[in-house]
Amino acid sequence: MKIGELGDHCGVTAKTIRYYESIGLLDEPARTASGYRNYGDDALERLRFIRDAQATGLSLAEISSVLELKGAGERSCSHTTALIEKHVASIDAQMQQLAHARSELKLLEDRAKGLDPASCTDPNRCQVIGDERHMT
Amino acid sequence: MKIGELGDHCGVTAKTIRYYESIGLLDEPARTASGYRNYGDDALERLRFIRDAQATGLSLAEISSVLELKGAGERSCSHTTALIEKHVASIDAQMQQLAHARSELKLLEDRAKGLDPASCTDPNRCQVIGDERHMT
DNA sequence: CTACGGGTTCCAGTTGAGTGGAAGGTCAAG
DNA sequence: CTTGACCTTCCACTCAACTGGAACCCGTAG
Repeated sequence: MKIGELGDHCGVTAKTIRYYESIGLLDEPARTASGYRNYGDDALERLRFIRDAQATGLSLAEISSVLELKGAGERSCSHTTALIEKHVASIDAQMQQLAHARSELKLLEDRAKGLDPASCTDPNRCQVIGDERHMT
Repeated sequence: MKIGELGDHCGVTAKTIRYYESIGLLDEPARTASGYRNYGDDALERLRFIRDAQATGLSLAEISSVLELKGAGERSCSHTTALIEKHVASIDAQMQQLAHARSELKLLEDRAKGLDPASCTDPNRCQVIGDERHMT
């Protein structure tokens, strides 16, 4: 399988595959006589795994660490589950942050409706945002 | 007020203030005879505004556009409210994505508990992640 | 033969919001 | 007088995950 073909099967570009190889996420494949990368089905599976893991929000560095441990014969899955737990926790933290920001913004939005634009005169500040008499 | 002082009041470093100036977010301040930046209270207020707006998740570019319009005499607040609405929508989208990723991860976590590590033999893949018989 | 749609390498740039560090000037205290 | 904390400029670098482009090679269809 050539690089573009592999990319098509997994929904990534050839550039991306070369990039993954450059950071050690994919092994260097065999080459044809003319120097083309020649992939087997294991590469297909590995690349699909990378995309699946990425879709759950794992970084390439995290995916790399899972695959390295697998390669080293780690069988317990404990690394993966620890990673997942950590990631769920970080997602929860992010969602909390977003929820907080959202409620702040909704407050501002409501407030903006009741304001008189004519009273908005300070050039360094918009009265909608940041007046501490109304902020949390 | 010198740059470090201003920074202390607003919780940013002098470096950051110079950076804001470099991207046009803060005006060039007056200088002392020896070349030190010399800020007045308007800078303090503007910088605090920037931090407030940033805390709600607005990018520096967005903040910049709000302040520029204010500087140009825009009084309607409509730009700001439009920005806020757009931003709330993007937060909602982000939260949906995170919620989706989270449920995927929880699925994986549950599944991992029921797996036999001994059956985890493929070096290119971790059985916890990406087996399409279990994935969405 | 020529075109064209692959492939190859390597180098540089993107985005956003800064941070690090060198080389030097300034100011107040001891 | 010297030390140390602060200030100045400027350039380069960080992080993540690519992407763009130049210059060149390969294979096949017409």
